[in-house]
Amino acid sequence: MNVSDQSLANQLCFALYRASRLYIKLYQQALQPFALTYPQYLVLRMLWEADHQPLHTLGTQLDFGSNTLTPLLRRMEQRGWIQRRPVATDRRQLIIHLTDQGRQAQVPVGQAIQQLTAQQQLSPTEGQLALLENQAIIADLQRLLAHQSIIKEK
Amino acid sequence: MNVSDQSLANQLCFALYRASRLYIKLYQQALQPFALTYPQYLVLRMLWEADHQPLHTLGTQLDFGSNTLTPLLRRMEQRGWIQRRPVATDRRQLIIHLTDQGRQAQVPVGQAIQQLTAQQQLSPTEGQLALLENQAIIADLQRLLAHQSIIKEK
DNA sequence: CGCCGTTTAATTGCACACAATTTAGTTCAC
DNA sequence: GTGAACTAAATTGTGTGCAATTAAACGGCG
Repeated sequence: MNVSDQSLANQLCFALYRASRLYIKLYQQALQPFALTYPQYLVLRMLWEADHQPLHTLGTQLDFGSNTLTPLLRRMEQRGWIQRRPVATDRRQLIIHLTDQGRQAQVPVGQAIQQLTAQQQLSPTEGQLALLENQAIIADLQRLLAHQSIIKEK
Repeated sequence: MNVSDQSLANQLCFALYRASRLYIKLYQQALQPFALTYPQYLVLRMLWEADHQPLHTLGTQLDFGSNTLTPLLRRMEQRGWIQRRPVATDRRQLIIHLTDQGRQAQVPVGQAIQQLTAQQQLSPTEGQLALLENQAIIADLQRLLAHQSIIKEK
């Protein structure tokens, strides 16, 4: 980005921040009847895609550290969505399994989300474009942050 | 958005969530020497633009409620960035003023941000496009959420 | 004047996020 | 084999975000 464009970066960062919070607020409306939060829904989606994943893998996919996942997964276990089971061969690891309740929630939760997101007036074309743009931003930021942490090592 | 595109909404929401967190992480690197957080920086920016604003007005511009701003502003006052002063004519209100420290931070903080954001490889054109797309999403979500809260009133 | 609805700030309680540290377990070089 | 380097999860502490509630004060109306 050009040096003269601090203002653009500021606007972009703030727009992403607001858009993210608003989108999550919309999702929370759909998730509230299930007593799920948005990060918890993300974990469920990962597990619906592929069950029996280690905590670490979930963290990699969602960009969460163990300090975020540990209490989040504990709450999800308490509420019966998942089970946290240790591994015999490596006692450091923890494998996350869906419970029956967790598996069965897939359809109704999906429908609740559908019902709200279908009301968006944003065209699929524009949505696609925004997705691509934002993925480019993510890639750029990841590169930059990785680079920064190398500098920090010194 | 089309009914068949739940997956697009899911991807978009997640991309916004990740991009926002990454961008904020980048900003925090610049803000860390000043012991400022990103939301605190946003408040400072509003006040650099126009000083002596009521808490409520700041909340409107940043999309924060008083339950977020109250503790945030208290911390900022403790650290000497701002002052919270009651109004003689209306004791419910609270006007936020910059301190000298808060005013003088504008240039060095801006430079620190500049130094990091200048390293983005994202082209200004793409940044502009992403900004427009995301602003369209914000507008769409605000419309939808406002509509939902009307339904909720019933 | 006095009451009531409204507005606004503060409070409470819960759930993230994340930096930094600690604890426990594994692996690899020698 | 064993000790250092590494890895994974948990812990600690701070700072948001936000729903829901409470408290305070204004303002209009009878």
